[in-house]
Amino acid sequence: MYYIFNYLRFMKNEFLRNWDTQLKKGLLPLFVLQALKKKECYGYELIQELKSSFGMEVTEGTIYPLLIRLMKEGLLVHKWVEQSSGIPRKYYFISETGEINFNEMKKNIEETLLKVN
Amino acid sequence: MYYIFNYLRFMKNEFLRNWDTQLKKGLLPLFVLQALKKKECYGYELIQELKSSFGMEVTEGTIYPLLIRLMKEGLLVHKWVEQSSGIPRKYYFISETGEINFNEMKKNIEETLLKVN
DNA sequence: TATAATACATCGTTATACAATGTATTATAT
DNA sequence: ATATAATACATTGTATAACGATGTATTATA
Repeated sequence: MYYIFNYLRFMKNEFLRNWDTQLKKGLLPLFVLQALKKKECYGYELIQELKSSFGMEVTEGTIYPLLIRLMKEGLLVHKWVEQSSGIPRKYYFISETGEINFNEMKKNIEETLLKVN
Repeated sequence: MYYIFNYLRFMKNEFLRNWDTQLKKGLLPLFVLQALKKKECYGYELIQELKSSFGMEVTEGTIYPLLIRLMKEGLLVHKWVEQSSGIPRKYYFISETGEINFNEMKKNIEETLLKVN
């Protein structure tokens, strides 16, 4: 019975789940840039960072294509870093173009959100 | 020369234009509900309302499918209103389900946006 | 010795904004 | 008078991007 309550508590209806996904399309690039501005990350690490810092749950099928896209657009740069053991890590950094775009995005979203009430 | 400056001033790069579109996918249902909460509208009117109240430019190919979707989900109801002249207008109203979902969405986005800085 | 966690990546599906197009009526400008 | 714009509805095809599923490889844990 406890489980059912717990399930219902966190369950969203079809509409809200879908809305969350669509909203993410807009907010995700912003949060990725913000996270990388604070601290360079590799992809797998970024997934955890987005969860802990922004409560945003993202899968690998989302994050890797996004990082590749942001690279292509020139907002990020990367550097492979060999590990003493295990798979090498691909670290991402925000570029100057990335910073400029981030500021523009932030300004944009702040203006927009003033209109919600 | 003046025109060029003016053009550049308002021009966004490919990435930002695209981002705006994606962000809209998330914010649009929220703004539509908010607009209809304030005042019932017909589709064509809503397009103008979104522009003037939220600075959000939306085409008919966006708004009509969206309204149909929100109807299907039970967030809106509609009523045809004959005009003394011209095409009848399809007025949309927010339902109780719509109000509940709107509040949930608002709460969600406010929490999320606190994390941008 | 199997399973989970770490770390990279790709592919097919799905949702949704948008341009283009269509129909019909009324107002306005030439 | 007549073309054009504005009003008002709607649909269709295309593009973008999140997500689930799947794949490879390494290391840690049960």
